[in-house]
Amino acid sequence: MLSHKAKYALKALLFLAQQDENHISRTIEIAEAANIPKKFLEQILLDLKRGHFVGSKQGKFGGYYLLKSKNDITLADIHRLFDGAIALLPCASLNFYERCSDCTSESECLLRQGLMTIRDETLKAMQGITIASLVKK
Amino acid sequence: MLSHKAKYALKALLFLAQQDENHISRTIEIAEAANIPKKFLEQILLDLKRGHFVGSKQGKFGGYYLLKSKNDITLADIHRLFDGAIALLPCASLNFYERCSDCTSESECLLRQGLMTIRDETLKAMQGITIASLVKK
DNA sequence: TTTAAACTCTACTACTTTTATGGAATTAGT
DNA sequence: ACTAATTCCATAAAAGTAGTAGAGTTTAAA
Repeated sequence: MLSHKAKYALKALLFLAQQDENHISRTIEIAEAANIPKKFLEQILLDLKRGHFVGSKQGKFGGYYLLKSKNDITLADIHRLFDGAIALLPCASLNFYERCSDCTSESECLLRQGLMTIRDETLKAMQGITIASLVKK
Repeated sequence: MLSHKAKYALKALLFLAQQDENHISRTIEIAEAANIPKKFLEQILLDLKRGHFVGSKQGKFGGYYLLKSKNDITLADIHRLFDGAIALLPCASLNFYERCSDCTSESECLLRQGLMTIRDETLKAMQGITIASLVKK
């Protein structure tokens, strides 16, 4: 399941993607339109900024705007930024690989191989869903 | 990501699946073989019992055994039992449907449709992985 | 240079989930 | 009946998540 942060991030990105080119949206606008607690959204937008998905303009008349193209932001990206690994266990993850502490022999693990298969399929599906593809509907 | 409970449950089921027919395994045996904290495993086995995946015999010389066939226990089943919905949001879930509290109109939600696609693909992949298929490797 | 409007950062609280523990109930054998 | 071995159950401790609060920084305009 997605965390609230990831869900809110997606909703915020969808909102930004629907604005005119070069338009800057204030946090409060996004929060109200997408029904997200404003102070919580502030943190999320900062995370998105640090992830280089959105840009910001500070000060009066400041706000946020999409930095990457709608087509280049995928569900997989947002999942990784807020919820981490897409694989079901860290030992089966590409970007967040970590050895299981309870694992005695990774090569003999009966689980790992199956979970890598799942990861590949899930990842492919998630990379197919972009902000642009979601807006189009 | 899977919770530790789900991971341990899978490891315990794999252990049970590798025992002789009619063999009863004590918690401590499973815990040591699969490197799982024993007291934690007790809870997990109870959950598996309540889910009718394993059966138990109480008292001295008691223990656990597989109740369902190896072929009828899928990754999807275990995920649902311990970690709940397979969908990324409750509003896109088949078995754990719940309306998002921040949702103003589910039918107009741009996210939901995409997440249902992901759910279908993930579910299909997870249902293809059974305890039997994992043991075979 | 002052003010207002906005983003940025840090810390805190409440809540939920995860993990761990202690003890009660059950069973088999003597 | 007693004892030892084992499952079963309720609750406590720890960790993570969701959301809040407030002060600090930046910018534009008057």
